[in-house]
Amino acid sequence: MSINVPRGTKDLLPGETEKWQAVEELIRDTCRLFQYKEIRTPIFEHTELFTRSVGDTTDIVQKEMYTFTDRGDRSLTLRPEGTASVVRSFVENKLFGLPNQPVKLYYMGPMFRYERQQAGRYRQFVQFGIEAIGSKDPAIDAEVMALAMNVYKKAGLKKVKLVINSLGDTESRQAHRDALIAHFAPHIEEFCSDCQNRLEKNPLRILDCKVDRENPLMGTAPKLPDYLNEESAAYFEKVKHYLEILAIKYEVDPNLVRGLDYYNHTAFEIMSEGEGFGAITTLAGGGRYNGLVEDLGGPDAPGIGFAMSIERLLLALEAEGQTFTNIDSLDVYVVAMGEAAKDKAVSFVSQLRQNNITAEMDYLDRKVKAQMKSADRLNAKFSVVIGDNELETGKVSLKYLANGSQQELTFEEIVEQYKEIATRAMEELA
RNA sequence: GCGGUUGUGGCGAAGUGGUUAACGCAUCGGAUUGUGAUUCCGACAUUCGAGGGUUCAAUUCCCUUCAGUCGCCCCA
Repeated sequence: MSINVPRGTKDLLPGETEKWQAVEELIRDTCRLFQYKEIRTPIFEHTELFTRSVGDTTDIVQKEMYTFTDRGDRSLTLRPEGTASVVRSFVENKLFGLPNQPVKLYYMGPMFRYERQQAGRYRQFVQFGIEAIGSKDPAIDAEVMALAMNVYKKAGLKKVKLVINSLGDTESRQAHRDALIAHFAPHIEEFCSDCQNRLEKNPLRILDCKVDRENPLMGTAPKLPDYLNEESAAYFEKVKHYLEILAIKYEVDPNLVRGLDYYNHTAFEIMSEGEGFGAITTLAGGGRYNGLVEDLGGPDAPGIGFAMSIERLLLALEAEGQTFTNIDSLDVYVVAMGEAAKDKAVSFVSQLRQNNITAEMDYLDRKVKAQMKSADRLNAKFSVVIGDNELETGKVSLKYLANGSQQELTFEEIVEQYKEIATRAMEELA
């Protein structure tokens, strides 16, 4: 019996990891441009952190957390998302005291949720996210969205759209919530069981239901925008204003609701419109969370952020037919014949590498023919065959595999002149 | 938690109630001995996810189970 990866997890193998590295590099570059600094927090936290911040009525907390008790009887949880940890760290390390405010942070790493796997959803997945804490300037809301859109654009994604909404402040949300309950309660029997459960817990979610989409009460339901108080409405207008200045296209969806309790005011999602992408289209989600820092024991620092899934970014790229082309190239493959030649090959390969020339050799004692085949398969630019003759004369023929041309050189000449030789060979081919 | 679908060698994939389970790729060996991508020849699954049942006989039929995959819910 062999052991497999746990459900919902996967190995990333060579061929795939190159893509990840390319995306990660692109993300770090973008964060540098926007002046967000990396923060690394633990993979697990006290369970209470998530129940308090994400909200204990949310699906994440109710049925998706990897929670365990450690040997010291502490309840710990593998992080299901990144914001809670960042805010915890912000408070614990008193980052609100830093001279530069707001504090702009980014993170990238695995998150864990116990869910059934499907396309674009895993139990361990990697999120990149940013948090800007310490400002309630609507311009920074726009900046946060701009950064996300920038990443997708640089990655080469064309079919993405930004959808925004305002959830309003606490007062607005409460007013809307009360109105929703009053609206649905008299006829709640007509709705699906999920919606019936949602009525008291989170009536906002009823609007998102796919089963009861056709129910006439949906169309006449109280709209969140109508319940925004003056201040919230003005804030939302400002956010849209700055998005326009940044020339970022967006759609307003008054039914957009996010699944975490800590959001207020700005909420947004970025979705893929690519064909054949599967059922899940959300690439990233985020929003404002004024009050969360305070809830976790810090000062009244407003914050906004988003998280995006690297897996989904890669999936979306694939759906759009975008590919990363960074083939690992091999400069020289060293073929050895016999024991003495092998000694030389080992040292020559090492010498090449020390001079920044990628080199490889055979470790299976294969015949010359098979070694040459390896060289070809590894996409080597050159091959070199070392045998008794070469050891005697100190000269080897360096073969350019693209056209088979060879030239006699000493080992030292190859190391010293490699760059020139390679460029000349390429020019001759062209 | 619920539902659809799939499970044959390293990978992809055909197939049938009954003597040796196609084929393609990859791998290995050979085609005058020290030079690759082509071509030719040869090798490569006591075995068809696992367990049980029906049958004279099962990889093919039935049951259970496990796993992958997709969808619902929800989300990244």
